[in-house]
Amino acid sequence: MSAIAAALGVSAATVSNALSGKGRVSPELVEKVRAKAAELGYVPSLTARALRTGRTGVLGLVLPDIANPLFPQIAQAIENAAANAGFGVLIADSRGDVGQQTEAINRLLERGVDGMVIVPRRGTRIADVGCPVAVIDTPSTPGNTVSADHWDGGAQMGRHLAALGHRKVLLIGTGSSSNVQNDRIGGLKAGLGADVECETLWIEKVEALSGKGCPLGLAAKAKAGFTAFAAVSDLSALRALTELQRAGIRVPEMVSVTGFDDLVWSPVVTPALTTMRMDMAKIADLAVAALTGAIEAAGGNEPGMAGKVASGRDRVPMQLVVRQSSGVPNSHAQTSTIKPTAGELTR
Amino acid sequence: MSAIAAALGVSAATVSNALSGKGRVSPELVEKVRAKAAELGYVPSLTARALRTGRTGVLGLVLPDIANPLFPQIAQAIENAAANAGFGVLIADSRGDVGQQTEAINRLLERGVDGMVIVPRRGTRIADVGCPVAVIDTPSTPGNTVSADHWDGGAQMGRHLAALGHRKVLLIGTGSSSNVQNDRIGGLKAGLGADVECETLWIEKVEALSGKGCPLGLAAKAKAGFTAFAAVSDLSALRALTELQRAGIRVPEMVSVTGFDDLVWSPVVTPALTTMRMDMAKIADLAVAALTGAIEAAGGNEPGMAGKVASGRDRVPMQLVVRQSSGVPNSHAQTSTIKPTAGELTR
DNA sequence: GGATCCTGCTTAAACGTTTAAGCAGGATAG
DNA sequence: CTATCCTGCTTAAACGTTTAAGCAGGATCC
Repeated sequence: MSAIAAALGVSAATVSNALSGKGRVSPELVEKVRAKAAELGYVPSLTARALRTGRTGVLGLVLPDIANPLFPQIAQAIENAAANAGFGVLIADSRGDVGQQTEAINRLLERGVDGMVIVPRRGTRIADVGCPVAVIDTPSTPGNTVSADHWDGGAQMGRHLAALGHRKVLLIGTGSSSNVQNDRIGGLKAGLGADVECETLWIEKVEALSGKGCPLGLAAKAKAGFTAFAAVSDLSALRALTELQRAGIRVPEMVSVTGFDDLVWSPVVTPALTTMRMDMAKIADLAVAALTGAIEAAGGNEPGMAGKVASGRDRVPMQLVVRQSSGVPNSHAQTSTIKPTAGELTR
Repeated sequence: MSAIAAALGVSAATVSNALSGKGRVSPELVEKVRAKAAELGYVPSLTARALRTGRTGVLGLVLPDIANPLFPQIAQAIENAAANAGFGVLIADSRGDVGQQTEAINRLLERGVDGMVIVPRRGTRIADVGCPVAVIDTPSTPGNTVSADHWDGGAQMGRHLAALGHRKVLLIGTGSSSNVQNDRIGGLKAGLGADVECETLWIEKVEALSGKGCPLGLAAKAKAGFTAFAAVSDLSALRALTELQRAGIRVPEMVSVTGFDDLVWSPVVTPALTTMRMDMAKIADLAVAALTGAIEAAGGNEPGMAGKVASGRDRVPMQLVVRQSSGVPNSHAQTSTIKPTAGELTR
């Protein structure tokens, strides 16, 4: 910057003002400064700026478990939203316990992030950290800032299955400690309505008995009259699908299988998975917008007024993606080939 | 920091020296400074330090496509390795074309990262950027710094299938432009040996004809005598597995299906997928070690000697994970239930 | 025609570290 | 007893910005 100033015979402060458009600088000089800056390939030092202003222009992203298959979607959406808002994204993995989570948060704090978006570990609550925080969990969680409307997503899926004629459906979740999963299950039950018989299977419970990756006994459930298996995540849905297929039960002719999240492989398995998609881009935009708002309001260095972030619209609707794995129950007569998808039916 | 200095009646410089152990400070004073620092809850400003030293303590992570299901493993491993080395990790998604990739790199550069690890887009080469770079691709790629030994992984898998008695195997890849996939395929062919008949199926090619997510015609292949389907990624393997199962072909009794990468869901599908695992932790450690080495050597601000990083051990072995989806071909007689995994056979 | 205001710039301080250079006093050496 | 060295500290500058305050000169006003 001083090089530009010297080359133009003005002071560094003027260059700064010219580039930022803040002080009083004549239009012609602004133009000259711009030109010189471009000519010299000037790149402002964000470090110096951060030191002076107390803002690093970096957002932290805290994830419960980076290995989570949903993570790519989240990270991508947040990174994109942050980049658009002029922020960088520092990641922190709170793999393991809650202690790791607070430690990860502290690491980010030391690095001077301006704010952070946190996807909390199942069932944990975020204490008041020293900077603006956006929490992505589920609307029913107290500290939540923004998230998909998991309950309504469940309800949509429930209505879809009920409309197809299912009257006995098995709800499949990983563990009952997750707010997100509980909301989805609640929504499913509501959407299915009172006429439909429901049972919930928690994978963690059966694995506690029979070991990790054990069969879930779904074939027996199908024999017992269940015609739909509504998993609360695509991962579980995939598990159910392959287990059923393996047992010779045809999907969707005999039973339906549905998931949640629309993970990468969901469209390419056979039959392609009917699932519920979150609008991650919108969620990320809202989260980042809430953060930038709070950062703006908080002003530079003041450690006061740091708390959580409130947001108007905290729930964004989920979208039902109907593919091949859901259909009318016990339509045995069908040909053995599945109708081609003909694009994707989405509604 | 000046608060500590004032409280102890010494100068700020001395405090700095005491804490960093650099200058000449009496042991007792060091102790007192430490105590006071802890008492006051002193947290050094990494920003100021960065400004002074020219080192931000941040590494950039550039990924070809964050939505890639392998990404979580990579990100987690790098984040962990970086955290251990005292670095933060700034992510950048080079979603889309090569232009986005260089743009992402530039964003990181502006933020002053000390170095970056790049997982390049398929078939792109990384130009000389202005900081140390570690490239994770495949050993056969020129600029590669460290990566899994994909070729040898393929060879191991090939030997596994050959040993089981397969004599006609279909190799399944996504597209031929990926160095990684080509290496894996090459290794597979070598491992299978000259006695085994091979054919390679590129998914992108058949999708170009029949549309995204179309069936791959694997049942026909099975009829034609192929007894093993060796996919070059778990995603493709899953696609093959479900397509075959759907067509009533039993895995592994009739045909075997194998994958690569050991993605999260690979152990929980039925039958659990035999696959090839990378030692991401080690790869990340080596990559980060190479970077820190280069950063060390480059010294603070000098923009000279910035180029790529060389590493001694640039290939880390892959590990065969034998699960249920591979077996002796055409063992029709079997009971219809699969033997339980009995832990995981790994070798 | 003098007081006042506006314009366009400059000066200088500040952000929180690191680090080279300096300096006083005591120990050591010749 | 003087010259030299070592020890333990201090002083001061520097990193590259931002921004409050100041200041000269011209325009505006009454």
